[in-house]
Order: sequence, then structure tokens, then C-alpha cells
Amino acid sequence: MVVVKMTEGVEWALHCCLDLAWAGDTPVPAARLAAHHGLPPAYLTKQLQALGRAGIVRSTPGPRGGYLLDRPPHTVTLMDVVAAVDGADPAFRCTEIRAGGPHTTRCAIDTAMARADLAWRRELAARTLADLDADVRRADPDAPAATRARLT
Amino acid sequence: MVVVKMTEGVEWALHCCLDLAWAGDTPVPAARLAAHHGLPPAYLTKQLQALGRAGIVRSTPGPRGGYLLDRPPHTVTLMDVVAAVDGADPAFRCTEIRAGGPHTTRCAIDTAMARADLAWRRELAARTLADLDADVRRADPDAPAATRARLT
DNA sequence: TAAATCTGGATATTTGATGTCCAGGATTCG
DNA sequence: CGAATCCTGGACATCAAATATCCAGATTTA
Ligand code: SF4
Ligand code: SF4
Repeated sequence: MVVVKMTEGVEWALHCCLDLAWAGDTPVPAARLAAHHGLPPAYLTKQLQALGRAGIVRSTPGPRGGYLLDRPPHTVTLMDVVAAVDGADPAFRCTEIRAGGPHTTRCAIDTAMARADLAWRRELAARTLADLDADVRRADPDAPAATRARLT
Repeated sequence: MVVVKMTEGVEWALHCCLDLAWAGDTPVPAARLAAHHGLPPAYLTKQLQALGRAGIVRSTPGPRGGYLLDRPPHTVTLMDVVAAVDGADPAFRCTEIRAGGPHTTRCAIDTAMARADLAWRRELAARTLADLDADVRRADPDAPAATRARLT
């Protein structure tokens, strides 16, 4: 009955999305993103490809190629990124302990968990990359420019 | 940065808590609870012990012994059970990708995730075993008595 | 054409959940 | 008292999924 899972890949993906937002329209190779965060390049690639399949990120091959953010930051919610990387699983799978239990039609435990899961998703869907960007700028106005310089 | 994890043990624990609530003041051995749900007895034991350490459940050894719910159902929230079984982990651990990132003092991703996590916990803390009991009775008024009969 | 870069699948490694086992200790009952 | 019942807690085995690596194409730039 795993209700909510969240892997490290989401953290990486979010960082990369912000990085790409700051990089603007200059493609950034996966290798450079990985190096920037000290992450295994071959694995980060997988997260980026997932973001690509979700239409959040776009890629161009060849020299001077790399990844670009493919949507305006204020249209990409954190939920979008989580769903892209960890999959938009059917909310939660139940172990079906139905042997002689209280089961008639509906299950109280089931719905209670679904409700909590929904609250979580709603919260993630309420924030976008643009919000994160604004938060970072408030704390350190130079960070975006510095990151951009290091990546392009 | 695993934010929310939820294991199957929680589902089992919730089922057992409801069962014990219905069993009233008659102790139910772990073996019978396990058989009732078709679960591995040796492993269910672990969840029950966790519930015991959290003060949700009480145990009496010896013949005619077993487990009892140790608090009125309306005082046991789903969050209590989740925390007892899966641990009240520090909400979420961050991988610290701090190498050259936007880090100054606070982290936007961090706080956004913490907020979502909080929403999830709040939802779980808002419902108690008594609520679940009421839901089940509404769907099938006979279920509690039937379960009690099978367990005692 | 050569270099850079992505794509996608196969596979290995690691971690944590799941499941098992056993050697105690407490309690009840005869 | 002695035997049966039941819990406690730790050590250990197993399994699934996340994490990580590798490589053989495909695509674009120069
Ligand atoms: S009562 Fe049934 S549906 Fe609900 S969590 Fe348990 S097995 Fe799943
Ligand atoms: S920005 Fe820093 S604090 Fe925030 S999730 Fe990334 S590594 Fe953790």
C-alpha cells in the first residue's frame, strides 16, 4: 500500500529544471549539468530523458547541443516534475488484505489514504518553477546569473 | 530526498488496530490476527511491537493473552499509526547537492517539499480510528460484530 | 567525414523493505 | 511446581526497487 514515493531523481530533476530555466535558450549538455551537481552523468541522463518524454524539457543532439527547458517556468508545476520522474502511478496500490475483513464495497482505510495523497499532490501542483526561481532570487539575487555563467 | 514513504506494514497495522477496537477488552494473539488476514505471523509481530512501543497497543503474555487497543479509538490518528510503524522520520532527507548550486541560507525546493509533506501529515492527523470505524459501519453495520466473533 | 551529443536498452550494484528464526521471559492454568 | 501459551528482541535471509554503469545506435554541427 505504498502511497507516496519520491526518489532522489526528483530532486536532481528539479535542480536541473531550474538550471535550464536560468540558462535560457542556450542548450546545456547533460554532462555539464551532472558535473555541476557532482552527479553520475549516466544516471542523470535517465531523469532528463524522462523530463523530455513529459514535454518539460527538449533536447538537441550534436555539438553545441544539449537540453533546454521547453515550457515557460510558470507553467511547470512541481507535480509535473514528480510525475515525469517517478511516474504518475495510480496514487496507491492496495495489498488487498481482503480475507474476511470488513470489505463490502468500499474501504475506509483506502479513501483516507487517497485523501492524504491528494492533499500532497495538490500542494505540489500549486507551485511552479517560477515560484522556486522567485524564492531563490529573494535569498540570493546573483545566484541565477552565476549558475548561468557556469553552465553556458 | 525521499519525502514520504509508506510501507505495507502501515496497512496491516491499521487493519489490526480496527480489529482490536472491535475485539474490545478481549486480548487477541498476534497469530490469530495474522491468520485472519493471511499474513506472515512472524512479520506482523514486528508491526504490533512497534504499535506497542508507541503506546497505541498493549500486550499481555501467557495463555489467553494477546494484544489490546490501549487508547480510545477516537484518540488514535492515522498519523499516529504511520509514525509508529514507519517511524516519524525527519520529514525528508535532502541529498545536499550543494556543489555550486543556488544555496545561500535556505532552499526553495526544500521548503516546497516540506510544505507538501506537511499537507499529507495534516490530512492523516485529521482522521482517527473512530472515523474509520464509523465509515465501515455505514457501509456494513454487521462487519465489526462479525470480525469480533471471528477473533475472540 | 569527424566530433559531440542524445536515445534507449541491457545489466550490475546498493539499499531498504519484507520475511524468517530462535533464545529468552512472562503469565496462566492444572 | 510444571507445562503450555504468548510476547520480546535481536540476528539473519530474501526480495524488490532505486541507483548506477555501459554500450551500440542515431542525429546534428562543423
Ligand atoms: S481494507 Fe481492503 S481496500 Fe482497504 S487497505 Fe485494507 S485491503 Fe486495501
Ligand atoms: S537545493 Fe539544496 S537543500 Fe534544496 S533540495 Fe537541493 S540540495 Fe537539498
